[in-house]
Amino acid sequence: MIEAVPSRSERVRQLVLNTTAELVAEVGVERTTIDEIASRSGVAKTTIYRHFPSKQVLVVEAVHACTHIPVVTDTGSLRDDLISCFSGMTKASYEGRLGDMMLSLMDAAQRDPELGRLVRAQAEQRRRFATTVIERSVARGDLPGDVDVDLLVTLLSGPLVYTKLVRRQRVTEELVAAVVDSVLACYRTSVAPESNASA
Amino acid sequence: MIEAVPSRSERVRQLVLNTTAELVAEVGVERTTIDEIASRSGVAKTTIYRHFPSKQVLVVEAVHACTHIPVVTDTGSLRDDLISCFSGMTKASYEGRLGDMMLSLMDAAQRDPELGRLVRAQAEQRRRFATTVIERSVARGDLPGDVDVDLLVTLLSGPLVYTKLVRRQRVTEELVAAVVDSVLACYRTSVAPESNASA
DNA sequence: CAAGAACGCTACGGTATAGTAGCGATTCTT
DNA sequence: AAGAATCGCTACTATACCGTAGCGTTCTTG
Repeated sequence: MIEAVPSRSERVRQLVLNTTAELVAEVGVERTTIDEIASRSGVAKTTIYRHFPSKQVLVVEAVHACTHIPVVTDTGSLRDDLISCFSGMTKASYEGRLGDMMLSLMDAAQRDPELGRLVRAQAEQRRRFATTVIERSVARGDLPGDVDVDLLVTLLSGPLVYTKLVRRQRVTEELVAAVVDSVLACYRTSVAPESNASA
Repeated sequence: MIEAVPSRSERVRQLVLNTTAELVAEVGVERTTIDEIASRSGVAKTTIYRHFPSKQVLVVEAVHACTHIPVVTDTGSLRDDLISCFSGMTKASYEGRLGDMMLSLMDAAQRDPELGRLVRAQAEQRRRFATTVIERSVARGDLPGDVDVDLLVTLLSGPLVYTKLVRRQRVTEELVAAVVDSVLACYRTSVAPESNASA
């Protein structure tokens, strides 16, 4: 990091990307206009087009810049790792701008191939974090080897995404814990009902 | 049903509503235009405006016309009733046009109060069906009285909605059964691990 | 078959948006 | 400080869409 001070061009570029993300979060992809980005950011419309060839590219890059990569913990406890994993996702994905973008983004992704790739990649990436935690647990023997990992991830992710996107309620730490505990309950009892871990 | 033959006016009206729903399912609410509805349905744009005062009203009525009310069975088995309930919802809501509309609809509902009311009402209605089935089961004593019905409905609905909307995969009968069985497993064992019902 | 209702068509007005051209002003680099 | 890159501004083209007006045509109904 020798260059701590970004160039003017870079500052303008980031300002445009940030304003675009802000607008997409507020009014959605379709209703976001270059003119509004220009007037809100203070960057002239012509300058915006000097940085980005089209609105589509701009939106894709702005969304891409919003992506945060959560950290996968390894505490040795499946429950704690899952809660940590999904809480991290919640904070990163559902409480920031990305959460407000989600619906509009997934909708637009149906028609825009580039956005489609981006959204699918992010969704699969999120699944992979949970998958990693679960498979590690299987390797440790905390879960049976024949467990349907894909179904398990769906059982965990589904209620949280549903709460956020469909019910439009906050995904609290309590909800994450409740979902993880509920889902794990049935798998735990099916393999080791007597080893009730901690608590 | 004395009047089996609808009037010309009614035929045109239904044709317009149907074409509108078709278009909304294909390209979303925002990209659906009156001109396209006109050219695709063969109904003149001016005639469309003779039936509906604005695009907004037209879309709301078209979506409303797509709503189907599933039947709530009462077989005495919580598992079977839940599977029947969610399979019915799946067929009605997620396989027809409504499924393709959902994302765009929920997105548009954030900005359109009328659509917002409609979407929220439908979502809550769907939850109520599952709630009814579960509360009946609680009354029978198949589930503990202190069960968190709201959480339970979320645990059941979430994975199905998530599979459809986010993963964009078909919600099969097998998935519905797997989700119901998985979720019920933990609640069953927490109250009566020895009474493994049928099967 | 006549009268009225409903429809189709063409042509608008008004607005919003994507994207571009040209030029002067500003800022960075050397 | 001079040159070069970048930016802001105004103006513009082209398109797409909502919603309406007017008029001739078709369908329904008595």
